[in-house]
Amino acid sequence: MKGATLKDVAREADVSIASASRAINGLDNVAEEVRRRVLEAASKLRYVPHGGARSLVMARTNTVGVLLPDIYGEFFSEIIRGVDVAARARGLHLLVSGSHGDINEAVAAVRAMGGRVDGLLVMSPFVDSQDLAAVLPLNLPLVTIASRIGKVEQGSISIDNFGGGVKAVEHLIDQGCKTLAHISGPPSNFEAQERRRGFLEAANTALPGAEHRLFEGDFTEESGYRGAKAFLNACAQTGEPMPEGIFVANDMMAVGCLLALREAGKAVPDEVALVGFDDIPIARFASPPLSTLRVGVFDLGRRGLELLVDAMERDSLSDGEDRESGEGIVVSPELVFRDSSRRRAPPA
Amino acid sequence: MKGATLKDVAREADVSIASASRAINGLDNVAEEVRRRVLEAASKLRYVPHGGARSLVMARTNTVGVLLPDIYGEFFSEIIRGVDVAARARGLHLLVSGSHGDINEAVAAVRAMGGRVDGLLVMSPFVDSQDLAAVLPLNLPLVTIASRIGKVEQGSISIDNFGGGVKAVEHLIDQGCKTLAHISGPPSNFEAQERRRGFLEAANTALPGAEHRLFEGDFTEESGYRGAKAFLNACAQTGEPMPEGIFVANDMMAVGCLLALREAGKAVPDEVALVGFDDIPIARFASPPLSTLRVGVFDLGRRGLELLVDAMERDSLSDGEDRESGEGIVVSPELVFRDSSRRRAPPA
DNA sequence: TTGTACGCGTTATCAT
DNA sequence: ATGATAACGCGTACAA
Repeated sequence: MKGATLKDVAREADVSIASASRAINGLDNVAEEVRRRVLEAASKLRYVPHGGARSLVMARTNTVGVLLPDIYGEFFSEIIRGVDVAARARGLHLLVSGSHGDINEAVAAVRAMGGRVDGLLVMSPFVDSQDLAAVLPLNLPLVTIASRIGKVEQGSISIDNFGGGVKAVEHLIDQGCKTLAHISGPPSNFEAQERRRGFLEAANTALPGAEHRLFEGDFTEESGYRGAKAFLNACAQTGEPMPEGIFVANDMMAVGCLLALREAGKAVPDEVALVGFDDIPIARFASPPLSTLRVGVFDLGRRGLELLVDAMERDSLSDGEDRESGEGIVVSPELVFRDSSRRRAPPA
Repeated sequence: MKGATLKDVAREADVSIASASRAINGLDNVAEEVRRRVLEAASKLRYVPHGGARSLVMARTNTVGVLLPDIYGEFFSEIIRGVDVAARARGLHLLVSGSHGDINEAVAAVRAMGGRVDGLLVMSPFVDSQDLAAVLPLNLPLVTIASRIGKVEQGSISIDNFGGGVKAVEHLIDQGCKTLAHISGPPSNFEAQERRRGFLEAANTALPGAEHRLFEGDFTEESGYRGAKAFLNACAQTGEPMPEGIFVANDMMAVGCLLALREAGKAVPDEVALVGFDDIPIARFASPPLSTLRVGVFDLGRRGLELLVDAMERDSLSDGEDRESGEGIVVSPELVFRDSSRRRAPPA
């Protein structure tokens, strides 16, 4: 019932374990006749090498660990795709795990990966993820994606969230919006905080002295819906008009926002213009199609893995020396101009 | 530079390797003082146990391998979510890999998982995936999702694709469609073939003697777009009217179809009614929202993993006996009635 | 309670 | 070309 081992194969082929190993690994110092017998025995016994044992003696796993908040959904799925494509090109396998936003789970996942991976690709966009750094095995090459986990990483790739927030505001102003609002992500997420900071700075610059309504969401469609409702209700009570432009911190929330606005009979973009963030696939199918800040999520994953591979090679070369902490790439989101913010009467 | 080992920890704490091991694994036969020193040394050295070595001696990895055609996209992503949720509830980790529709890659992935996982969850929806069975290590518990890979599996969960095709047709007929067409998935995918078979049987039954137009797509949005174009062009040439109802073999293609129809100025659903398959998240955001056959993709993953866990427990209990091949669950798709097929004048 | 020693499956070194 | 044999890092029976 236990799997066949190399020893079983060797016995079946009537050779030594050493020869069996050589034959199976395709070394050239083995007689053709022996190789034939070994391969035959191996397939007869359905032999599959034990990866654990192999990586033990070779000190190499050909596997990289990927730790994300979640391993599904449009956003993370796209990151994984980027990582997958790049990993495949290099013959690397993937051990992915989700932390579900819980530091303890993240720690558990990292420990479970110990000895099973040659490098770690981590995304932990939480303000308090410094704690993660404390438990990370410092001997493993580590690259972070959109995270702040201290100075332990050998490379990082992150998003200019602040700049994205600024761009969103500038675009809404361009489209003639005179009043602005923002639906933000959770306070525990530092990416969300950066977008909010960008919004506030740009909004205060463009519209000095004005008040900007804020709503705190949590990146879910439902919270976007609630956010729009909140603005709607506030306006109904105070009699103030709706904000002409809303910057929503991610596309999922923007979709919820769209739903609430439609229910309330508000015209988008003419009464209220909307800009999201991320450019997930759903954005172009929304009605109206959603203007958003494209992050190039696929590239985030792809380049993250490439950075990691660099770090891994550096690591195996410079044996024992202090490693320099690698480069930190920052990608700027790019505005995708669709109908949700295309106003009829932009200023001359 | 190499990671700290248990030996290092033991030396640092000035105890034997055995005591260090016991302390770290939380056994009770260890003095408090010793435990304290060991734990301190471990965290000082950033010790992380070597998973490979551990699984070698314990003959257990607490990890299950998941092999999917791809590990991203709305459909597979949702399967992974189901698997992830169920695995987490049982303290299992996931080693996921994508075969990219290539048998050789699937084989490579399975071999790479050898000795690293306690069980295998495989989805290989290709007509020729019997070949996969030949290389699968027969000692590992194996559960298949929507696959036909022979009789090696200890359990399987699959979709009643034929029945789904029938339901789609019946629904379109219900809505008063007098002519039908089908955009199918790739011929190499047996799920696609089953849906096509269901379509043909039901269509021939409901509309005896009628011709049904067919287009062969490949499950991508783009091929759905091409399919609609093909029907449009054919009608323009022959002067025949468009089919009143189209059953599209998956939602991604249906979305492409919708795009082409809109470009051509065809009204959906009144001129052409559409039914998709899968109910991916995007379906409800399409305009008009897409009628589709919901498969419960999340449950596919969740129940798949539960089946696998059962097989694994069975496996570790009945040591050496011939295992009975486990149950095969078949789930029936359920019609989700949205606007893309809601016609104004259904028959009395 | 603690330490010694063996074995897990594999590769690599060294004789032969 | 081939075969013993020593690692690799860890858990655990056994002895103390």
